[in-house]
Amino acid sequence: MPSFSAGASPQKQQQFARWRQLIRQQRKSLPIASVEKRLVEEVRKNDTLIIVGETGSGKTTQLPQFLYDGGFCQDGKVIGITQPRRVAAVTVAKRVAEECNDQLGKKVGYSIRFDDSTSNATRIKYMTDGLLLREALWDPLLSKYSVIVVDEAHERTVHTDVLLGLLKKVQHSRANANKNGKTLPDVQGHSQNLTLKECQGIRCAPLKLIIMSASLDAKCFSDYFGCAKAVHIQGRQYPVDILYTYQPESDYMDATLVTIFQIHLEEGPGDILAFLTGQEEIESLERLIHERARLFPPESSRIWVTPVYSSLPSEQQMNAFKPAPAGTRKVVLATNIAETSVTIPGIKYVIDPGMVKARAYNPVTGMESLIIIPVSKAQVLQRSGRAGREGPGKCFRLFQESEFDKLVDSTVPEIKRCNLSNVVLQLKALGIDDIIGFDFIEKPSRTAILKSLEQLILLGALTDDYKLSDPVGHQMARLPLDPMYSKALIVSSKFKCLEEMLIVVSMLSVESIFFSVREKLEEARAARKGFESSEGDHITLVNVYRASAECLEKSRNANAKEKTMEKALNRWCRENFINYRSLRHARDVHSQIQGHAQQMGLNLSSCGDDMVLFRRCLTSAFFLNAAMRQPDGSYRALATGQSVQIHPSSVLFRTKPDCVIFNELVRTTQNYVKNLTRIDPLWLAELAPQYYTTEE
DNA sequence: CTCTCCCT
Repeated sequence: MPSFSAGASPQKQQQFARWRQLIRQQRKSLPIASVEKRLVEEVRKNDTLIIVGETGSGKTTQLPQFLYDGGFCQDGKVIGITQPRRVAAVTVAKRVAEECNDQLGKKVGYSIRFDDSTSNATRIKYMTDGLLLREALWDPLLSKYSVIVVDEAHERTVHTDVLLGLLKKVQHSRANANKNGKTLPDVQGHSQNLTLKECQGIRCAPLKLIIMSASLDAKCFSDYFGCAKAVHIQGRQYPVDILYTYQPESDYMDATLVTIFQIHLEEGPGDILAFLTGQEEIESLERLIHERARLFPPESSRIWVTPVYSSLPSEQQMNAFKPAPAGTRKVVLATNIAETSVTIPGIKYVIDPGMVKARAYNPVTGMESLIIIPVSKAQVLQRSGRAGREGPGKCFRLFQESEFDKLVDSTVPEIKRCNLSNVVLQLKALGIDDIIGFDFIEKPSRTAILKSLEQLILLGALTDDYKLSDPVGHQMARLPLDPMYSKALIVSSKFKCLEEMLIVVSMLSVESIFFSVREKLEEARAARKGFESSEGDHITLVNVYRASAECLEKSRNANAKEKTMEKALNRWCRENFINYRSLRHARDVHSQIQGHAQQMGLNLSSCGDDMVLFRRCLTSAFFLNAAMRQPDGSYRALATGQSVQIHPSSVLFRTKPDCVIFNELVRTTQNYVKNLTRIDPLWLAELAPQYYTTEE
């Protein structure tokens, strides 16, 4: 936002007035603007309201302002709006602050992990749904909020689903409290050590809930909230022509390749966005496009391929956002990151092969897998919508129209496809004891819940009668980590190697630290050699982290400014084939977790060069994930008896030690274990006698 | 001989 001093020149003042005028016009032209009065009225009348609004309706930016103007922030109460993604929370908050002609962090602010722009004056607060869940641990009644808006609820992330269940409960607690009229003078002051259950009966204004969804099916939300009223707001999208194939396509990669060139040769100008399932498909299609493009005469118009997937370093992702040079058509090859997380400008043509790589979870074995499956109808609509953001577009679906009807309506909610240990631990910490009876919008399987309860008992977070243990369970619930990593920190304090373990769990908590594309595989491998430890991946990660810290230290000693230091780190990462974004993230996690560890009074000491001690500590923390080598060179996971292989990304891939502990067991092309350290099998019975006996 | 996507 441009800022102007009191003595701004008349010309600047005029510019500013024009800018304000433009913002007012834009706001007034949004589809939602015409129903402001009605919306505020509905919120006043109904405790829970479902708003179905298509993209471009303006609901995310406008509704909170309507509610603010409608008096929902009296008595210093806050309107909270949750988003599934960090970028959304930040960009929307910035936009709304601009529309309010106010500095970000005053009336309008955002709060996401590692980045909080709110102040006491903040009344409209955008945040991630995961962060609001964390806030509930400290303030179970969410007492500072008068309204909570859950945006993008149709995406049905785990966080959204758990939040909906929690909000429903909070709403009841606050309503009942008012009826009973029991009063505590200072709710916030008292609630810190209370659980949701204990908060019942404490006076607090009723909580207004608004669920916003882009899916046409509002019924499931309405049913869940006791036949809550649903209203529909029109969106603003350009028309998109949908084309299907006449025949089934057996090879969607080949079909995508053919379609790209068909568009390139026969259609007017405009960029192409093709949805593929993963890095490997994207890399190989990029090669195929270049090969085929070489067959065209040099004077024909060119193709510029830009890949986009999550683990691609940001600088390379940015290519997709740059305009193509004159006479060139940009072809963006993306994973489902381009469905929701990033909006690429200039797209007129979308190619949708109708497949996606998705996570699946088998609660019986506890095994996660990545499988390629057909997309849902909702995903197909979302993808084609990407062609109509800036003008009319075309979407080429690489399947027959009859196949569309066979697709499932919407993607299976994530809560039914993942390990629930963290969810269960959070709910327990909120005082919700009966997890199986908890009113989820969609219940995870009983087996999945039992499996996570069992795991939490083995980790010592729950007692044998399923109560949160004291202090370990409480400590674990407050740490923003996978429960097994939280346990590892607590254990390491006793082993006197918390310093090393802080690094390990930070590095394990982020996306892959190492980055390589197929063409530079050998270079990347050579770079990693310098960090490798023959003990395994954990100590290798510690080496990477310490080397990066050394690089920062060096530029700090040269009196470099913050920005220069980051630049040096970025360069160091490029030279060493380290993903800068992941490392940056790991450093943020590290400093946050270190703070928690200190608050918990954990003993911050280092094991120095005693790697045996550290490996014993890793064994003690990750004993549930141990595997023994079999005569045929494969491994057997001891907890489940599954046959697994060492993932090729591990430094132990060639070494094949007798016995390892690992952090991840994933099925892709095979059953793989990732992030390993070699251990002595005798340590298992010694350090985890509750789980292993010494018979063997 | 390999890693959809988010989040505390």
